[in-house]
Amino acid sequence: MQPENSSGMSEIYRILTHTGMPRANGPEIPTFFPTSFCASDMSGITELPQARALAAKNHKEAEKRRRERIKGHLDELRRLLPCNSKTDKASLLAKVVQRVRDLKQQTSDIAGSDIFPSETDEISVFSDEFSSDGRSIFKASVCCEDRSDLLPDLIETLNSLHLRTLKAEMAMVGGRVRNVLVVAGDRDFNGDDCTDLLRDALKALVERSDSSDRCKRQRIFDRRTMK
Amino acid sequence: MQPENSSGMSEIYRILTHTGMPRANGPEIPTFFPTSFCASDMSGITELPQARALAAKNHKEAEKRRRERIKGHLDELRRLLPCNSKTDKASLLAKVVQRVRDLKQQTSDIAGSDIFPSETDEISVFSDEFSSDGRSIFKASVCCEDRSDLLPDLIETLNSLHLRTLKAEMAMVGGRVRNVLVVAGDRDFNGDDCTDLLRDALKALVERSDSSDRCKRQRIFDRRTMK
DNA sequence: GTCCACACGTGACCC
DNA sequence: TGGGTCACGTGTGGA
Repeated sequence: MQPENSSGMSEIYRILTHTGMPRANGPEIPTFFPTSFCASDMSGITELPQARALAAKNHKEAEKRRRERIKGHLDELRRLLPCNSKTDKASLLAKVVQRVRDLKQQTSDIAGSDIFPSETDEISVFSDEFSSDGRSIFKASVCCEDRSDLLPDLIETLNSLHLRTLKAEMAMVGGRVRNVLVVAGDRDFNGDDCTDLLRDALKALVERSDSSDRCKRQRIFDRRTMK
Repeated sequence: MQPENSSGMSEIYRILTHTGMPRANGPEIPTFFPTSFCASDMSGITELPQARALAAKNHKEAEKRRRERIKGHLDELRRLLPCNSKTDKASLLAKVVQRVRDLKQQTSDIAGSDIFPSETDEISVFSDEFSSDGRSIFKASVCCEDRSDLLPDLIETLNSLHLRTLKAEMAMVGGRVRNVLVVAGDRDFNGDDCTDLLRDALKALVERSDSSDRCKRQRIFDRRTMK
């Protein structure tokens, strides 16, 4: 059976070992090709054609199978992640690393089920990218002091980024609030870019939580309303 | 700078192109090495040593960098997943595939939880009564058509019953909304009575979802605000 | 025509 | 040993 391949420097090796004739367009051979090379000792290698060639053949085929196994997994990852078939191997693996990181973070978030606000301000955004219809899905968590116009501000922020809210979860404790959002971006969004945009917007939102609202917060949240 | 490598069939190429001497333990050369090869036409390749060798050098180094990039990501994955450093590349990638699959399933489970609104209106209220400080805790779920003043109405309803919101979860899909609330009543509340009160109040709230708001809903929820 | 990414065959090394 | 993985340098084809 003729192997499909004919690439690589191995070609010259095939020529040297199997054929008596160099290729028409064979690899370039320098003019200072050493005569000592041609004349060098060849003893002990004359028996190679049989066993040695068979071993090489097995080796070659095993290596090919190995490559195919690896490639199969990579293709599967390519299919699992939202990326076209033309992303190169390194970038694909980078995405995979990021994805595993995100999901690891996500599960630990869920395990801690820390919907309830922490003492410190926190913002986290990551993309799920697992929407069945190709839209980008993001999960965002914002924890900060509460204030009367936080929710309207948040809504406006999402609107300005053309993000639709699929799910919102919020918890208030002692004047602090945590919002956990699941939002969907446009079909053609770049997930990574949008993640950064959203993170920055939310950061700005939290930093806007200023003086003017302090006194109202107590009244509003400890007694009557969460508006 | 001396490249660290000396493996591969390329070695023979380096010998042929750069040195006048074959390696001591060079690759085996068959005794039937064709004389026609040594004597074959070398014209047109005598100019290779300069430019060609440089190109080959660049190529070699670029390829090395590429390999290192890929290897870096793989090492990172090896660190991220629970597996020792000695698992082979293919197995590692298999683990990664499985991991991503699992986490994907997990997230879709979460997304598929019944927080999302159903087609029919639903109200359910029950008391948890498990508060550590003796307060009554209620869990309430309201599913109905969305409208612009649903949330303010809901807040007012809770206030009128002297209920504090501890946690609120909401999801919107196609003009319908589900709110899941965890609320705390006063210390001396009768849990059962309050459950009924709350249920009735929420029922009234949903039934108030009337004509006057139909057109606004689309505008409000698909675009601007959920207030 | 230079860069980039890939598949290939091979030597080294490990059970 | 024989079967396995790995890193290497190279040919090749696409931007």
